[in-house]
Amino acid sequence: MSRTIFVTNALPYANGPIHLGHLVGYIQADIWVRFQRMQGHTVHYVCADDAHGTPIMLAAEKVGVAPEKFIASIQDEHERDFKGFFVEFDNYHTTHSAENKELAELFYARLKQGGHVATRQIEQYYDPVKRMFLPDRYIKGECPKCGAADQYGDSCENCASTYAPTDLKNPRSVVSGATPVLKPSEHYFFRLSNFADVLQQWLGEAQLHSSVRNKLREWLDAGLKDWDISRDAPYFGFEIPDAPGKYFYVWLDAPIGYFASLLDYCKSSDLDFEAILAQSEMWHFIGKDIVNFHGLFWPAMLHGAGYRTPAALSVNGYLTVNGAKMSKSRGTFIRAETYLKHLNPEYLRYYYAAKLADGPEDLDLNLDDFVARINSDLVGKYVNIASRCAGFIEKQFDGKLAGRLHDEAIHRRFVAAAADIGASYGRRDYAAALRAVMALADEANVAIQALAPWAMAKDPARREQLHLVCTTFLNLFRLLTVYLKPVLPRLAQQAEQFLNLPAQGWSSVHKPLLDHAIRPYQPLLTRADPAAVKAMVAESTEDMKAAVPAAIAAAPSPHKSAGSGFGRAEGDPVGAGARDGAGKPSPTRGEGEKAAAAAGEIGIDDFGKVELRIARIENAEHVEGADKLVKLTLDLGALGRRQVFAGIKSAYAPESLVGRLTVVVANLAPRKMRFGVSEGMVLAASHGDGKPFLLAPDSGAEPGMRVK
RNA sequence: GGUGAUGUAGCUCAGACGGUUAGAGCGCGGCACUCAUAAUGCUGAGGUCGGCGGUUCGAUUCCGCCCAUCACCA
Repeated sequence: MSRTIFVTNALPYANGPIHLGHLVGYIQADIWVRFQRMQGHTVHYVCADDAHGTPIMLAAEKVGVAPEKFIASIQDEHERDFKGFFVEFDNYHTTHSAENKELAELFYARLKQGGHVATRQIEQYYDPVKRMFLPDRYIKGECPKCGAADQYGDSCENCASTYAPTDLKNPRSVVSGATPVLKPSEHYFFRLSNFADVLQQWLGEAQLHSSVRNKLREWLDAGLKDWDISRDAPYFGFEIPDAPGKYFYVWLDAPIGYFASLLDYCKSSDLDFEAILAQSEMWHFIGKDIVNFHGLFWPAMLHGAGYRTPAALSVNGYLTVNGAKMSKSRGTFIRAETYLKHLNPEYLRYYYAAKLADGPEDLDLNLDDFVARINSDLVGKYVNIASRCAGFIEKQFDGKLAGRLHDEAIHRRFVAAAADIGASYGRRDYAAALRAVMALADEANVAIQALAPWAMAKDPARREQLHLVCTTFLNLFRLLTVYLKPVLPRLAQQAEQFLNLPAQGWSSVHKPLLDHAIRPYQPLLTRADPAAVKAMVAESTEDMKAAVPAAIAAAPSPHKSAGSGFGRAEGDPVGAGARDGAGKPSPTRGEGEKAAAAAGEIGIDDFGKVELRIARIENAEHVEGADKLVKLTLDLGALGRRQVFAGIKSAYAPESLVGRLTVVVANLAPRKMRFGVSEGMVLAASHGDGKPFLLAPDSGAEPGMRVK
């Protein structure tokens, strides 16, 4: 039975660039959408920028542009980045749109009419200088429990206690530095408790991971409080009808943005908006940080406004890189844009998919494992099957497949696997799906090995058999291509081209390709290069350095870096600062430094950019064909091993170098040389044209130590 | 602080409703092969299943406590 599914991804907050953490959820949803379409289902897949709220208002102001202009440029970047990773929405919109305004007002009107909106006077901190009310995280002070300085208004990073901003000692405004004063204001509240029964029922019906359901139930059982949905001017958002100076809180109109994007899409595609909402299953792909909004507020709002509630929430965890939170100083806070400069987007899609199951667990991007996995699974196993057989078909059989298979049973088994693999994709257990696909790829390679087509090729009597065997394995390759297609859309398309096939669907697999002309084989995928990964990390690290001055100026630093989708609303004023520095030329330097630069001197900061480390020469060998070079394998302690080419052959025999300590420039960009990649530079003294003298530290120094 | 999740070979992960020798891929050692983008195959080594207690004939699997990591507390 054909389904109609309305799929959304969490809306990225329009105050900063897309990074690899965001991409977990987008790639996850995109794979699911592609899979469902391959099954013949109808999917409407939309997203939008989340463009409202205090952080955006202030960020735009800081850059000196109107917020409308600010969010437009960010949206362009977001759309570009998603396309770069083949995340293909049917529509990408913004919450700051006519459609969203119309829908937000409609929701509000219906909720109000239903008696679900209340007003109440509350007292809040107000910045008397900036003349605005302050969200919790724009107030800092000393923690009321442990006394730690410089803590946000909602919780303490030192003792992890939570409190109200009014509990802070010596509070000050992050915006102006002024001491905030308490000021009353009338706020609008959504009476969430009216929906306790609705939510209980929804919890029982919706498709949710058990841990998500438990969490929601826990919140529900604890009792529902009214939700504050208004903010006072100045605020970048939609003004509440008949309430001058009052605006919808960003989190009210953000999920409505799903509808707005769909509406915008329907207008341009001649689709019936209300019909889709009434008939389709609604699936939200979100990060685990926003479960509360999608599992409590949003279903209640939907019900109160007369719409169907979501059929499912698919919740993903955070991304860690090399086992730790993404870190700018370690170069693991990697933007989508930076990644794309160095690596193939399908590598990342595959790696994420290989580690994604349906639960909200964190996913670790281990960069060494990443390279190994891609090269082994995709290049060594999958693509290799085509590569091993294509040459024979092309050269000996004029590019035409045989009229039958040498072994129909193996083909049947590969076809039969479609059911299980499909079921795994369907329940978003991509890790299981890809394990199954790779087990088949292994099986194919074993079978090729056993049959040894290269031996057949040498025996004219076995020519016919060679033809059948290669035909069989190219058919198996084609099946695997279909199974990998949701994850690797471009690679699959290239494989379809090679096999001379139209776009394959899930049901394409049943009939084998026989008496079929294929095209000449061209390498479908190249190996992931560890040097490219290093270069990407290096560039991400540099980004951070450039960003530091602006980030400091912008006050609060990122608190949650690896979340996916939606901003922290009133949360971190993140992004703005980092973005300024990273995306644009470095700020002008101080006068003193300029003068020094003119005299050929450098400041301590400039010297600090050079990362000198102690290295132990583990191995040294002659380089075939090089006059001056010696190839060194260096041990940098905790920093691992490096391969470095050093021009010291004239003074040192390789074997005399093994075991000694020296000094290496550890953060020199990797450089490709004729003989391989050099990942650093060892230091030596010389008169330019004379023999070099390698530097050595005093005894006691250990590999990895910083030199400064 | 409370709650929850996670912790299985060097790495990334499966799995076990408690029960014979705990699995895979990668990495590493050996061997084979040479069709393939040095890609493949066979084989070997490698784990007291985070720690301590308890229940049980028997626990890595259940219970309690502890440790570590991560998250949530709207």
